Amino acid sequence: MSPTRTSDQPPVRTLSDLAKIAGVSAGTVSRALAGNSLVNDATRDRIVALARAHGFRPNQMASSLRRQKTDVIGIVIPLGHDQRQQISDAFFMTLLGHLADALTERGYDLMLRRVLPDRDEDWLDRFIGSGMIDGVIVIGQSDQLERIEEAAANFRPMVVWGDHAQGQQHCVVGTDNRLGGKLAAERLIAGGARHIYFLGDVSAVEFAARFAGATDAAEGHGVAITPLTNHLSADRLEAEVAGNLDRPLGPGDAIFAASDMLAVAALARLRTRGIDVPGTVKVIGFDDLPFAAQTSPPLTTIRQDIRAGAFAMVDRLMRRLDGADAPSIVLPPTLVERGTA
Amino acid sequence: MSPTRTSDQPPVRTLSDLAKIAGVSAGTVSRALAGNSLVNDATRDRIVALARAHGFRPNQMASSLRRQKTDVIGIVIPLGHDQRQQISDAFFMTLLGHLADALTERGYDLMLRRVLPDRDEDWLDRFIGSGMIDGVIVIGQSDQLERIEEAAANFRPMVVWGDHAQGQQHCVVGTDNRLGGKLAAERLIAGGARHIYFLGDVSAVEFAARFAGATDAAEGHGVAITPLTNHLSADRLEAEVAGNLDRPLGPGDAIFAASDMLAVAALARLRTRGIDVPGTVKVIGFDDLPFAAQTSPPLTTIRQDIRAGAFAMVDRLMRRLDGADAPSIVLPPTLVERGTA
DNA sequence: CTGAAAGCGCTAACAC
DNA sequence: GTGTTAGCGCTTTCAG
Repeated sequence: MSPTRTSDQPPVRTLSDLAKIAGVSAGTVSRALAGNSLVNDATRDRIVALARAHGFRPNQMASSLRRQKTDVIGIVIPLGHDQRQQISDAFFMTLLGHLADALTERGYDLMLRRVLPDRDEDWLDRFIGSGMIDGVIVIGQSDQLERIEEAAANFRPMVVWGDHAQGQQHCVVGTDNRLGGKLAAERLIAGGARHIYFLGDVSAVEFAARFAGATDAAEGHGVAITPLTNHLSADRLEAEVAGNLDRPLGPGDAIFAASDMLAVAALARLRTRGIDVPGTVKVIGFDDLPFAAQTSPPLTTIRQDIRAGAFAMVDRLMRRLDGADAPSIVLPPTLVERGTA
Repeated sequence: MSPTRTSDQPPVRTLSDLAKIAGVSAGTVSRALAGNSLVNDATRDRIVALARAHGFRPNQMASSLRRQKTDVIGIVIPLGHDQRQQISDAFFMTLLGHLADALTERGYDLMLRRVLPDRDEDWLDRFIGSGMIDGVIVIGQSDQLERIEEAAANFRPMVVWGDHAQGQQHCVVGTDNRLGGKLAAERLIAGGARHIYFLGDVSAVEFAARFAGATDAAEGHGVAITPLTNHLSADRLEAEVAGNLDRPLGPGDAIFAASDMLAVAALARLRTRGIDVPGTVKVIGFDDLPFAAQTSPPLTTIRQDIRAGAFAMVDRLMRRLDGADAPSIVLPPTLVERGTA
């Protein structure tokens, strides 16, 4: 009892094929299958049954073209500040998973596109103008703020995950990174830190904000802070962290990693070097990804509510698709106290 | 110098709008923009420049409809055997990331769809028949083998990640799970295990094969093996693992987790209970996800080469799109010896 | 080398 | 309630 074509009859590929078989017009079949307007119950049932029997499914491209609506949301991940960062970055992937959940719930499909803005400066407008998507979600601002602002000026149904800056026009959902950075530094300082090493790539706006927040706190307490550039590409991450932490480290030194991935790599490196965490050096991460609770010691970190963020993005996007105005939203980060700081 | 419309001239939305401005026909614009056939170099350059100046981009829906080709590959993740499993499952997400890399390289976009087969038995044919995609990649067979086989009979450009069984018709790329299970059990047995606890949901074919392989090895050595059902949904995982490991555990007992996620949760639970790993109880995982090297002790696990798998899937899909025949491929798992077994 | 014309498969007025 | 008609925006013969 398969829902597909039961035998090798003349294949039914179009609405009018079906219409012919059913002895009605294509318009009626269209209406019947849409369940939409006032079609005679009997004819509708007959048509629907026929469609099932022949495994017929209306062509979405034709439908989209005609309706000027695709029911697809584009998801784009610009890999600008770090070409080699994997799209498989754990944070983005987690966010994507929740976006998929939220959009599926609303009846939208997802069109995923990975772009290298350095090689294609038209990346965003090209996607928007393609006609393939009703709206777009940008995951991460990378170093593409200008281009995003420009696009937002001409295209409403766009929501961006990232940092909210003064005067920024595009609709952004994200964590208060500056506050998060402050919370992290304060936690380390309360634990006795006199020198904080910040692990992360400050050329990405979100990371820059985290560093700025940490700097605020450090300066307020007369604590030194040093940025150590670390990229996120899987292949270089470990070596870079090792290199950056290959310095005399003792009591009073602490590490603020801009992401949990980085923090975990730092933990591994410190263990290798025989430096006790949190006894000698304290470590704090950022994100609170699922594995953060499972490291040893379990990672103290700044939590971003990824699921709430994803749902907020979709909510705003839907409102913008309806022509309403949906403002940016900044989510509060929270300190998750575990075993490393 | 933005590539978008420079001012508020009458907007250029269609090929013929641009044709009018350029003083040529729509056909010529189409050819010029496609860079395709023999268009006068001068006219082509003029048209391309005009298109840039007006921020014109051809509508992909119309193009797809006309060409009967979308340049989009559908990626579908059936969540059958575990409704609450997140799409954010770390393994699937990693695979997805690599698929995105491979497909982008070939000029394809990805259409992502998450489905609950239990609620929609037509999930696969519906996607295939939608006309939105040129081919489809199914990530994970879940408990949907029959439906996948059925669909494969009528639709060539489909590749599935999963387990390869005798007589299976659809093109599948995956790891030799049975061998992987065997390797895992043998490693534990060589370490002195007399009783292996298998953590995982045997109703998914891939996990069942891992269990079968482990059982082969255990029986061959006169070692006991007990399956402990654990789902993969993020919310239940921890509690279930805790419950399942809440039994007397001592020397001679060992744990084979069907995924690294499960293994890490087991590690955390054993630590909580004060059971030394690998001193008292040995633990081995499956997958070798990026974080596996970073746990403490670092996780011994069975490695699946996810990147190679993703590229193999895309390779086979491309061949099938070209009408060629691309057979299934079974990738060899490898034991990664680290600190837990 | 370029223009004209015919659709791709569907939907939505507008008739009846 | 249902049929008819006119496109959605693009590509591609077929002429010239």
